[in-house]
Amino acid sequence: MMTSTLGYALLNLIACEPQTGYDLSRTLQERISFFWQAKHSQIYPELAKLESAGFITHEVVRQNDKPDKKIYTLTDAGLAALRAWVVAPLEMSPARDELLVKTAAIWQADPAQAAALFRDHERQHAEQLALYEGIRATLEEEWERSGRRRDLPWFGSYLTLMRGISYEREYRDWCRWAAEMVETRD
Amino acid sequence: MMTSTLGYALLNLIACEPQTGYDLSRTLQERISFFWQAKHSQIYPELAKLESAGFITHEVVRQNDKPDKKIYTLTDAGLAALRAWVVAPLEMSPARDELLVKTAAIWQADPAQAAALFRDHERQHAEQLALYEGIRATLEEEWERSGRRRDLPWFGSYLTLMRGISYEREYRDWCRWAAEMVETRD
DNA sequence: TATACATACGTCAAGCGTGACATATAGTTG
DNA sequence: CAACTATATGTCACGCTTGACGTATGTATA
Repeated sequence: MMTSTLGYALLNLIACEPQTGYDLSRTLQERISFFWQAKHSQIYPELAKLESAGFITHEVVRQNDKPDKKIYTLTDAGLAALRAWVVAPLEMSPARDELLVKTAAIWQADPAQAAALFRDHERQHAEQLALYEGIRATLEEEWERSGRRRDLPWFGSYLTLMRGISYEREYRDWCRWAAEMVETRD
Repeated sequence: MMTSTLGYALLNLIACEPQTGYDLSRTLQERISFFWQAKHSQIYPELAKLESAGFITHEVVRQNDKPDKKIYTLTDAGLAALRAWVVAPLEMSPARDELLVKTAAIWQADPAQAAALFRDHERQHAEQLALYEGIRATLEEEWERSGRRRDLPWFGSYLTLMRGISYEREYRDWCRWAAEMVETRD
């Protein structure tokens, strides 16, 4: 009966636009999916749960050139559940990051190898940042066109994207600093 | 046979100082434990795994005023495993954060309630930041006293702490901005 | 004396998440 | 014709993580 975070993530995506499990799985596997990810093997069972909870319904659509598909839509109960969850108070979720576990143990490493590790992640986060910056222009255009309304899906996407940009920039800068720290000789 | 991230985190803590499962569980539950957490129910079995893999050994110490305890120490194999893992290349670990899932759905929320949510998290992250800033002074003193050496545990702690500070500052600022975005009327 | 707390160690069930496996349709490429 | 790719939906085993439960010692508090 209890709906998971993934469940609510799916409800929101379906609220944005009715779609199939396949569509959802592509969205939640792309690097564009900023702060939650899932494989199709988790999504299909979750959709079944949401449906049996009465939060979504589906309609089978036959296609000529491709296999049949199930398009899911929110029910009134699903929309109500989403709206209640979205503003419910929440504790800070503690961050988990393997690179930072390695960093804690970096005093055991050869300096050159340690620097290479941080440089590699500096590059990875710079690439992710560039990707996000690319989306930003498109999203801001759409924002203007929709009259800057805050009750449309783009608004949530925009706030989330800006956090992604801010997060990646901060991470990249720290990696650069960390690389310098291990490289520098006194 | 495969050692998990938690396993390596434990190896590093034991490399810093031989200690008991109870000690480790307190470290990994405190908010000071920046980027990985674990309960004792996960730590005790993991220590058993590490021991059967030959990475650690323990010595039972009897205490008069408290129950007996097992003090774990790294073996040569454990140290070698830790050193190999620490510099092994690693993919960016995708971030997971429930607040950002809510943010994606924030277009469904009442603006005042949404603002309260962001203000609340702005406060939570500001508090965490203040906590980290407090530790910073102590750690930097110890750094000076140890001659700024990069082959001692404090170095890993220092790099990790600085990332914690940077992360919390960035998060706090974004929360403030998000609150302003939902509060502002055009 | 009873209760609570800190220390210290452990197990177990249930949920979450990943990777592998499985099936089927239809188009593209060698 | 065979192999591969994209679409589309699902299951299953395994490992990670949490919360609850369980045991025991010794001290402090009511």
